[in-house]
Amino acid sequence: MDLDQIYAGLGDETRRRVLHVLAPGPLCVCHFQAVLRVPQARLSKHLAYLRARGLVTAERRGNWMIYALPAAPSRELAANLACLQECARAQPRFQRDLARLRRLAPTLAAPRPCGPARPAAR
Amino acid sequence: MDLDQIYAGLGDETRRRVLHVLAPGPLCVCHFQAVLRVPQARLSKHLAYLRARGLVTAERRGNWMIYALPAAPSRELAANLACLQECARAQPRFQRDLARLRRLAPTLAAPRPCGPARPAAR
DNA sequence: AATCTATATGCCCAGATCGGCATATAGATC
DNA sequence: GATCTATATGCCGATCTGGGCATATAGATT
Repeated sequence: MDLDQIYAGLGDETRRRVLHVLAPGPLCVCHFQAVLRVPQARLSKHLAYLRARGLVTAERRGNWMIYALPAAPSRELAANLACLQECARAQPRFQRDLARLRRLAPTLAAPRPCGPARPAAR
Repeated sequence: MDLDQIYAGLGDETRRRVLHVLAPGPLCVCHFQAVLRVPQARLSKHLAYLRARGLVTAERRGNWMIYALPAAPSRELAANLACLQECARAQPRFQRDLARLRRLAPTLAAPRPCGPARPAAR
C-alpha cells in the first residue's frame, strides 16, 4: 500500500480518532457521532476520505453505513495502525473517546444500532 | 509530543526519506543532496520544517549544518520512526536512498564531510 | 407517495502546503 | 575585503485541505 495514502489519512486528528476508535470493531456513523462528538457532515467527509484511500471499508446495512478497518491490511497499514494505538494511550482525547465507546458497547450488536433506542412503539 | 506535529512531519515523502536516511546517524545537507538527489532549496525547506516541529535537531559545524534525529525522542516519535523504518523496507525508493547512503559512508566521519573531497591542495 | 432517518455532497472560504527559481546569509579561505 | 562554499529564505503560483452550512440522496416506515 502507498505510504502517501496512509500518512495522508493519518494527517488529521479527526481521522486519527476515527481509526483509533475503530480498532475494537466496526461502527456506523451515528456511533462516531456519539463517541467523537463531531458534526455529522464532517464525519461523513472524513470517512469518505479514508475510504477513498483504502484505510477503511464501508458496507451498507439497511439505512446504516458500517465502517470498519480493512480485513487484510497491508503490512504498512497494520504497522501504522498499531503505532497509532500505542500513541493514543497517552492522549487524553483518545482515551475519552474510548471511554464513550465502551459505554456504548452494549448497543453495538443490536439490530437497530443507532439512535437512543426509542423503546419499541412510540 | 504532539501527534499533530509528528504526522504532519511524516506527511510528505521527501521528509519521510530524510527521516529514514537519518536513522543510522547524523548527516549534513550535502549528504542529503547526494543521497536523496533532491534540489537543495527543497531540502533546506523540509529540514527547516522538521526542525521547527522538533522531529530533527540541527547543529552548525563550521560551514556545515549537521542534522540528526532527536537524542531523546518522545515515545510517540520513537514509535513512529520505528514504524517508518519498517515500512521503508518494502519501498524501493527508500532502499535506493539507503544504498547510496552506504556508498557514502566512508566519507561521513571525515573532517571535511562534503563535496567530492577535492584532494588536498589543488 | 409522503415522510422520516441516516448519511452523503455541494458550495464557499480561509489557510496550509509544496515546488521552482532567484537571492540572501554565514562562515571559511585567499 | 573579496570570494567561495554550504545553506537558508523570499516570492510566486498551483493545489490541497478542513470546516461550516445547506441540501441532496437512499432506504425504511407509514
